[in-house]
Amino acid sequence: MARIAAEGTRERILDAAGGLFYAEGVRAVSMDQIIETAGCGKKLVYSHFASKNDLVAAYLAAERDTREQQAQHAMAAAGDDPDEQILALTRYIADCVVESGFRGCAMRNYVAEFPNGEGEPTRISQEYLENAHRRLARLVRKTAVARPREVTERIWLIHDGLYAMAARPWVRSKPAVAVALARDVLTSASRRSQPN
Amino acid sequence: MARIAAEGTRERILDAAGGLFYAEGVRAVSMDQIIETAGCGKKLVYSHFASKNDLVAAYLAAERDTREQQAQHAMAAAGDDPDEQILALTRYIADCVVESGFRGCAMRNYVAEFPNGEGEPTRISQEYLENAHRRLARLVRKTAVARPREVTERIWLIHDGLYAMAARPWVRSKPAVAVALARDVLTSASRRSQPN
DNA sequence: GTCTATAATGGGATAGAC
DNA sequence: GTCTATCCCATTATAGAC
Repeated sequence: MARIAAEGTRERILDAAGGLFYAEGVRAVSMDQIIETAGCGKKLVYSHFASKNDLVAAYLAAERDTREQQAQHAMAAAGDDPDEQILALTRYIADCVVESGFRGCAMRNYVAEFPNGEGEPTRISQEYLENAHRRLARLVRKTAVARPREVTERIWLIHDGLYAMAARPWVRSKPAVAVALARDVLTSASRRSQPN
Repeated sequence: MARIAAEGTRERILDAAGGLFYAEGVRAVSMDQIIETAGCGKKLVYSHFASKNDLVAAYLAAERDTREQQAQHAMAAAGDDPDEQILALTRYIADCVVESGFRGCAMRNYVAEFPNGEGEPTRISQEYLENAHRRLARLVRKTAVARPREVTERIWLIHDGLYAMAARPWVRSKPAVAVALARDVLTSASRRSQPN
C-alpha cells in the first residue's frame, strides 16, 4: 500500500539539520549526517529542500523567527516602560546564555563562519541584524535618554558581547553582569526631562 | 647552479596564508590559493609546514604574539595607573576596529569557525583567550575597585562586543562608544578607598 | 641541491539517478 | 535506500628548471 505523505516531514528534517548546524557549524555538517539524523532517505530531503543552501536558509529563517518571537514576548511581559523593555530584552539574552546547549546567535555565528558570504543565508543574517539594531534604536528613542544613539550602541555592544560569550562555553562569565551593566547604562544616562 | 635557500621564505608563506585565513576564514582558503598567493611551489610550502593545520597554528601563534605585543605597548604608553591602562587597552582595540581590513580577533574568529575544534589551533586560541582574561583580571585587581570580578567581566564583555562588531563591517557602530562605556564602568565603580 | 610546475592519489562532499 | 557522477581539497609523487 502506498505510503501517505507524512505530515511534518519538512519540520523533522529542518529540526535535525538545524540542530547540527547550530551545534557544529554549517560547513562542518554534511548532507549525509543530516539524512542520517533525520532518519530518512536522500530523496525526501532533496524533495523538500533543493540544496544544502536552501536548507541553511530555512534553518536561519526559523531561528530568526523564534528568536524575534521570544524577544518580543519577553519585552511584552515587561510592560510599557521602554527602559524595562530594554532590560527585559537583555535579560532574555542573558537567560539564554546560561542554558546548556545555547551556542549564541545562529545568524551571528553564520556570518562569522562565512564573512564573505553572498547567498540567501547571508542575506537573511544581515537583514536580521540590521532589523534587530533598528528595533533596539527605536526602543531607546522611546525612552527619555538625551543621547539615544549613544545609548543604543552601548546596549548593542552589550548584546554582542553576550552572544560572543555564549559561543564559547569555556571562559564563560556570568551573563548577569551584562544585565547589571545595561541597567547602569540606562540609569546613568541623562534624560531629556526628569520625571516630576 | 644550485639555488640558495631563500631567507624569509617561511615568513612569506606565513604572511600569504595568514592574510587569506584572516580575511576569508580558515576553511574557505585552500592550499592552492595559499601557494598561488605566496608565489611558490607546493613542495616548498610543505617543506616549511607539514600540513595545513600546522600552517593555521603558526598563523594563530603569530597573531597572538603581535596582538599581545601591541596591547602591551599601548598599556605601557598609558603610564602606571591601572585604570588608564585598562582604558588604553580598550582604546587600542577600538582603534583597530576603525582600521579598514581589521576583521576582529583571529583567535576568536577561529573558535567561532571551529566550535568543536580539537587540535593545536584550538588549543592556541583557547589559551590566548584564557590568558587575556587573566591579564585583564590582574589589571583590574590593581585598581582600587571594590568588586574587581564584576568590573573585569564588564570590561571583558565590552572587548568581546568590540571584536564582534569588527567581524561584521556592515552595521558597524562607532567603537569610541566602547571606550566611553569602559570609562564609565571604571569611574562609576565604587572604590575600596577614596583618594584623599 | 633547491625550487617550480603539474599530475596523481585518496577522501569526502553535493547532488542526482535508479 | 543504494549507487554513481562530479567536484574540491589535502597531500604525495614525478619531471624538469635553475
